[in-house]
Formats: sequence, C-alpha cells, structure tokens
Amino acid sequence: MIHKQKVRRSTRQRRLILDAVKDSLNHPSASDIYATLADSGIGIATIYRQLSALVEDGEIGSFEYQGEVRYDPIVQPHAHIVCSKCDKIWDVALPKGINNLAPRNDSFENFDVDLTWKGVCNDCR
Amino acid sequence: MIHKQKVRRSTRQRRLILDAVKDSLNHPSASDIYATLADSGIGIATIYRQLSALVEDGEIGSFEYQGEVRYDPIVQPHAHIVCSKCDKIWDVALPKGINNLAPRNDSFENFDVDLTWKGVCNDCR
DNA sequence: TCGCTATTGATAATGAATATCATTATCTTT
DNA sequence: AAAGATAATGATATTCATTATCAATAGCGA
Repeated sequence: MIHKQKVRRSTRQRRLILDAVKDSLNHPSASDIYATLADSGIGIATIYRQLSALVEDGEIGSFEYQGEVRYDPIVQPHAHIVCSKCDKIWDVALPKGINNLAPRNDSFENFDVDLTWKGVCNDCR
Repeated sequence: MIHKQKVRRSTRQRRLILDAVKDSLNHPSASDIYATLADSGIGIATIYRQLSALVEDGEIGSFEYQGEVRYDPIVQPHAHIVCSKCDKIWDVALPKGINNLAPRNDSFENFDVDLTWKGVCNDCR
C-alpha cells in the first residue's frame, strides 16, 4: 500500500519563495531568502518548510556548503566551483562522461552525483 | 612578514583523538569521537578543537555530510558513496583522470575536489 | 458557501560548533 | 631539574542553522 500523496497547495508564500530562488544568482541560503523576502511578512519557519518542500518536489536544487544548505534555481545536474577565500560559488557543467565513472556494481545503485572543486578565484589572488 | 607559526604541542588528548580517528571505520563525527573517548575525560570543546587542528595539520581528512562534519583517517584524495536510506558512507577511489576534468582556466586555480555519489545500497534494497 | 486539512507564523527547542576564561600542562631555556 | 612563556584544556555560555509545536488561517474540492 503506497502512501496517499499529500496534496500540495499553492500559497502566496510558496510562490514568492520559488520565485526568489529562481531569480537568485548567488546560491542563497534559507536566511538569504528570508532577507530577500523581508517585506513580505513570511515567517522564517515557512521559509525553511517551503524550501525543503520545493527541493522535495524537484522545483529547485540544493546542496550543503560551509555548514548550511544552499538553494539553486538550476535543477539539472551540475558541478560547483567554490573559492575557499571568499566563499563565492560558481556553476559549472559536469564533466562529460562523469556518470560512466560512477562506481556502479551489484551492491550499489547510483543515481546522483555531488561534485565540487575548491580553489582560489582570480579576485582573491 | 609571515605570521610566526604557532607551535603545536603534543598532548594526551591530541594523541587519543588522532588515534580514535585513525582507528575509525565509519567516518565519525565529532560527537562520535567524543562518545568513543567517553572514559578519557576529554571535554567536548577539546574534541572539536583538536579535530579542526588535525585537519589543518593534514593528519586527517574531513568532509561534511548531513549537516555535520565527518572525519576520515584517509588523507589521500578519494571519493565517497553514501546511501540515502541508511546514511552509511563508503570510500571509493577517485575516477582516474578526474583532475584533468577540472574546469581549469585563467581565473581559477583548482587544488581540491569533493566528489560524492548518492544512491541506495544493497542492504536497503 | 461549507468543511476538511494543508499551511502559516510565532516561538520554543534541538543540535552542531565556537567563544570565553581561569587553570593546567608542555616545551624551551637556564 | 627549576623557571618562564604560552599553548592547550575543561566547563560552560553563546551562537547559529534548523526543526518541532500548536493555535489560527486559508486553499480547494464538494
């Protein structure tokens, strides 16, 4: 017996949060989104709840960096480059053929890859 | 003028913490190490401080997973596979030639790669 | 419009990690 | 071996991200 899918309602808060992530350029954290939507009156708990829900629904992407979850308007698999000095994050395409390099075998089924290069960006050198 | 290197002292606590990580098999968190060394009387603050210091000194490795820092007896670069069901973590060799796939260019100098595959392990299927 | 219930907002609670500070222990120099 | 300088420790307060609680509100199907 499969769980009955809980119906997801369209609320003002959800729409605003989704738009904020989709319009973002800097891989915002939950508190970044909260700040962006400061004058909307949306509570911090709703920010966290909807961000999680949007990720679960495949509307946005997420990854963790520096002890906090970052959100991503791009849902297609891709890699990141981060600067260890200024903590800026760039998007970059996954290396072609990376999926063929996955350690596939009988005992494990891979379906997702998280790839981040860390270095020092031009501005910080 | 370069900062004078702070001399690192060899203490009972540092030795015990290093040994605990070196002997570990499960990519322990700080609180895992604290539990392992429970009867040593080492305070939790020292656990955190020394784990950070050991990483800084290149004695152990670290990466973050599920909102906490995990420590690794292996310092050589390598990838991980994690099971999204049971959260177990396995070590796996970096794909040969991964460094040649790094997005090297004029504006960025890469020196580290963090690669994790996520899937469902055999036990959880 | 009614009724069900998913969602919200305020806030308390949790958990990981860091800061503070008086005390202790290590290491270098006599 | 003793002294002096200071790194390290342990207890604990604090910070910060995130989750839990719960009464009130608001989508959405009937």
